[in-house]
Amino acid sequence: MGGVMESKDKYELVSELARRRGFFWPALEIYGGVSGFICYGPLGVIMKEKIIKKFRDIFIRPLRALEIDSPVIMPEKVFEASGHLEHFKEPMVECLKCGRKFRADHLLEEAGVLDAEKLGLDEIMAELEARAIRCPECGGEFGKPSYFTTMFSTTIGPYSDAVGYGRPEAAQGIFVEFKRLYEQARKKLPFGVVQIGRALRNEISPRQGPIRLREFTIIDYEFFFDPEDPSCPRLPEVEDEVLRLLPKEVRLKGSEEPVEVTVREALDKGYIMMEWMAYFMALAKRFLEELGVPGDKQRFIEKLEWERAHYSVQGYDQEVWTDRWGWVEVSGHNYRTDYDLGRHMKWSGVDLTAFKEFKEPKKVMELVVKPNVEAIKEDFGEEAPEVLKALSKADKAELARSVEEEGSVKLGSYELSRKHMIISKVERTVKGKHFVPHVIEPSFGLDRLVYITLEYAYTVKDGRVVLRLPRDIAPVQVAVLPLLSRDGLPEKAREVYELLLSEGFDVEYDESGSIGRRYARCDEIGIPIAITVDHRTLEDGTVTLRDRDTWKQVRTPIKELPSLLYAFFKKRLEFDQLGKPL
RNA sequence: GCGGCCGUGGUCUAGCCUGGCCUAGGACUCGGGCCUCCCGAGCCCGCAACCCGGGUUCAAAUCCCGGCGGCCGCACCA
Repeated sequence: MGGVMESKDKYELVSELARRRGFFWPALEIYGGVSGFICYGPLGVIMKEKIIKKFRDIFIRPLRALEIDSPVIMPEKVFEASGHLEHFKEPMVECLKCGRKFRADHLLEEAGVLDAEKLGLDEIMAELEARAIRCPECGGEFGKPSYFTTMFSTTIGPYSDAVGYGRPEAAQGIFVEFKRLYEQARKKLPFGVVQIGRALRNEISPRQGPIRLREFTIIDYEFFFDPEDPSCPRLPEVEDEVLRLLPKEVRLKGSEEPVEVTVREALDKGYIMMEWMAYFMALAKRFLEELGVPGDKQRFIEKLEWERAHYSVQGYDQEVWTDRWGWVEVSGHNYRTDYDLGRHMKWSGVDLTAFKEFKEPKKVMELVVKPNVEAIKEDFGEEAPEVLKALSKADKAELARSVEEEGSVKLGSYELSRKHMIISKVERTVKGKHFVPHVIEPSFGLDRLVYITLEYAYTVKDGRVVLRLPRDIAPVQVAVLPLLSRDGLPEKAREVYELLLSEGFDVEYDESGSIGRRYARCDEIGIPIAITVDHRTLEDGTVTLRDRDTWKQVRTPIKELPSLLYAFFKKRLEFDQLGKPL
């Protein structure tokens, strides 16, 4: 983009339409608005629901994944464990003279400090002083550096000082509730858990309308599997799907040219580490196609080491081409390993492992060390209980080795010899083992999906806007229009309207203005089918159906509408099959 | 957060430079009515705006300052 803006870009056209027709608009306009917050209107809400339904159809139901809805606010400890507190912050310094704020690590890096990101506040302070760094704007001195956390913080309870944060992703809710979810999955791996809900990020400077929000809806999908059995049995469903990948090997060569490979090839060539990740990426591609984004307007770009989130060992972003911003991320696919469960286990002290039975119970030889209480009492007298305690805590293998090789062992200040214990080897059968499941996470930004669906649906035909939303995403499915507002046509049209309503369709009735104007309005909000009631309807009970995209019409008996329309919206029938052409 | 540009009904805009003639004009949309019509037709009526706050002035949409918001660039986007 350069020079003068010659005309409105699609973002402008789409947001204007969205505002005017009630898909979404900037929130809080009467108070001047606050950037990073939007309000969904009547059409937007329904569209969002339909996108979620589609997500469920593709990602959740076939895999029998579990869906939950957990709190948005969680206590500080959760985010200590998750690593967000540590990583979701930036060191800032404020100029004492002019009050401007700067990223402290960036100032240091400009001054030649390597890895300034890793420094603590004291070290940053020291470096700033050592290098006599002054305000780049006014030359003033800096105050003490402090952290700016990009999580929203609050206190839990009115007089409490218990710090809580708004979750920056819905994923943590899933990890935190893992124990029960594992129970509900009947302790069988692999299984997926999904959470669709609001997340909060206090972005420094959000712009780009629904693309970057401070409060947004995220779809987090945590798929748990056994790292020793990472194969995806559903892979055959997608292995021939072609993905446009920009793996790190290619990126590091400085290329922006994606390689086109099938899912199978991507795995064989090592572009994608895990089968489940490849599987979800393929579903993600199909999902976006269903929302109207052709495959060649999508790509997957691998995040480089330093671009990845702290919990990720491999990550691909699914990007979609937008008119205004070029490639925009719509989903992230990360291999989170056992990072989250492992950390929550450590911080909470609760066992979050899964258990698997071996095919054959294994026989293992186990060392058993029994104290010889008599001998210990005899030699240590009053201190015997302490000795027993130390003995029970000691590492058995080390104990046995020491006694075996040196004849004695030191436990703290006590020296014990062979006679103080009875060491034996016992054969035990072990049925299985505990392990921390690994996680593949596909994660979608729902607001971006809504926007992108609208952008790809936006077309102009004969100077009129036609919103070609996929028929199962369109918020209004059918419009019922009397040709004239007299001669009993409105009454008949209302009957048709009520019929379709009772059959569960999203219907709208409109008798205002000329028929052409009404068709145009329907096109603009993407209603796939407009039904017109005319004089002939009164004679033979037939109506005309008008196709949004071609403006072609067919005539059909009212009686058959419910079943025909049902099939049409299920994509089992095409428009031409809905009646006789006019 | 920084810099540049900008902020008039639901939308697009006239007016701002050069303060008063602004009771803020138009078009579209929207609501009501007429017309009765298969692709934004026509006619009548109506709803509806100077981003917020302060200042200058006899007088501010117009000039000045601050805030908020938008766009673009920088930074940020874990």
